[in-house]
Amino acid sequence: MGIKERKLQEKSEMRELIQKTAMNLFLEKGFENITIRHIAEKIEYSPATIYLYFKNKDEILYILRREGFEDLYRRQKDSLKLKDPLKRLLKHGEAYVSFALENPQYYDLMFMMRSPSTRTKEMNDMDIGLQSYELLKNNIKECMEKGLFPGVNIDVAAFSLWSYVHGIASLIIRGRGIMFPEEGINDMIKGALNFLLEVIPDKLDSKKRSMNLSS
Amino acid sequence: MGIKERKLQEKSEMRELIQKTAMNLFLEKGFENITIRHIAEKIEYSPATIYLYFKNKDEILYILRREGFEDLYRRQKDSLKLKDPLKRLLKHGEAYVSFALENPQYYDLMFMMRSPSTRTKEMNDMDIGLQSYELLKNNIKECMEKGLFPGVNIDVAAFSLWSYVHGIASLIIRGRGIMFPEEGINDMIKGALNFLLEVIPDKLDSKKRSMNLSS
DNA sequence: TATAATAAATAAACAATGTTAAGTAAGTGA
DNA sequence: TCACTTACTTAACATTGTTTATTTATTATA
Repeated sequence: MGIKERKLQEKSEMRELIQKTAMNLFLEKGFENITIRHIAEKIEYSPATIYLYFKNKDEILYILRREGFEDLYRRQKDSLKLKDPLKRLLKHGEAYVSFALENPQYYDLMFMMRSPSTRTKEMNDMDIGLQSYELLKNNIKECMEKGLFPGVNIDVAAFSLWSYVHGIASLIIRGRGIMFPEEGINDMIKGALNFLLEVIPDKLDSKKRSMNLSS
Repeated sequence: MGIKERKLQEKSEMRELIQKTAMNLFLEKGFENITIRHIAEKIEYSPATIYLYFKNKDEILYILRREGFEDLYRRQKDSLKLKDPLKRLLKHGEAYVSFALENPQYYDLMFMMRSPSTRTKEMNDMDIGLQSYELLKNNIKECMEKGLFPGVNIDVAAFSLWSYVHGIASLIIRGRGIMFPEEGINDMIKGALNFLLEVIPDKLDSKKRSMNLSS
C-alpha cells in the first residue's frame, strides 16, 4: 500500500509547511501579531485547513518551542569539547546567551512567554528542557570536583548560574539594555559573563582574568 | 467654582475605581484572561464608559505598571538603612526578589511582558524604572569604594547584578523552579542570593559566609 | 421655573480574533 | 459506475478591543 504512505508523507509535509510559515511570520512580525488567518493566507489555504493539521494555535507554538529547545541543546553540547571545566562552563553560558540573542523570538517562546493553558504539553516541555539542565549540572559537578564553588549545593549552583544567564538574555530581549548609553550591548554581555568570573575566588589557576569571551 | 473641582474629583475617583478593579481581576485571574468587558461588568458600567477614563486597555496596564515601579522603589529604599555597603547591596537584592515573588503579576507587567505597541509610554516607564537602577548603582559604587568588584565597570556590575536577581525572579515566576525537587523554593532563592556572596572574593571582612538572608 | 448647553453613560455596531459545524469536491476502492 | 473516505472550504459562532451615534442626567442661563 504505497498510497497510505504517500498520504502520510503529504500530511507531514503540510504540517511542516504550516509550521515553517508560522515561524517565519513570527520572526518577521512578532508572535502576538500573527493570526491563524495570516498563516492561512500565506500558504494560500483556508483558515480552517490549519485545524486539520494542528489542534489549535497553541500546538503550533508548542512545536516551535520544542524546536527551540533542540537547537539550544545542540549548541550547548558544543561546550563539551573543552576539557577545562571552568572554561567549559563559561562556554556553556556563552552558548546559552548567544542562542537567546540570536533567536530572541524562540527564546521568548521557550522561557519568557506565559505558557498557554494546556498542561499536558507543558510537561513535555519540561522534559526536553531538562536535558539542557542536566548538561549544566554535569558541567558544574566537574567544576566542583576541581574545588570550585566549595560548600554549595549543586542544584543551588545550577539554578543560580541559569538565573544569571537567563537574566542577562531576557533583560536585553525586553530592551532593558538601553539603560547603558556608554557601552555597546555586546560589550555589556561579555562584561556581564566575565563579571561572575572575575568574582569567582582564585581556587583554580589564574588565567581567568585574561580569558577571552568572544563567541 | 466648587463644582468643577467636585467633577474632577469624581473623575479621578472613577479612574481609580477602574484601575483598582482591573488590578484585582488581574491578580485573581491573570492578565490575558481579563477583558474590558469583565472590568465593566464588575463596576456595573458599560464597556464604553471605560474609554471615557482610559485611552485604551494598554493605558490601564501602564498605570498599574507605574504603581509597581513605585512600590518596588519604596521597598528598595529600605536598604539604605544599612551602613555596610555589601550588606546593603544584599538587602537591595532581597528586596527586589521578594517584591517580585510577592507580586508576580506586577513583576510580570513591569519586566516580563512584551510591552504594547505605544512608544511614548514606554519612555516614561524607563524614567521611573531608572530611579531604582540609580539606587542600585549607588550601592555598587559604595561597594567599590570599599574595594569590592575591583577593576569592573560600574554599569557592567549593575547590569550583572540586576540580571542575576531578575533571572531568579523571572524563572521562578514562570514556574521553572519546579526543576528542583529536593529543596523548597525559598531555600533555593536564599541559596541563590548567597551563591554570589559565597563566590565574591574575600576583599572585605569575612563575616559573609555566616550572614543571614532571611527577609 | 423652563429651557438651552454640557457632561456622562450607553446601545449598537465594527473589524479582527480563535474555533467549529456543515457542506463540497476530489480521489480511492469495489 | 457507485459508495466511501479524505482534503478542503464556506459560513457561522462567540469573544475580543474600540468607536460612533444616541440617550440620559446634570448644570447654567433666561
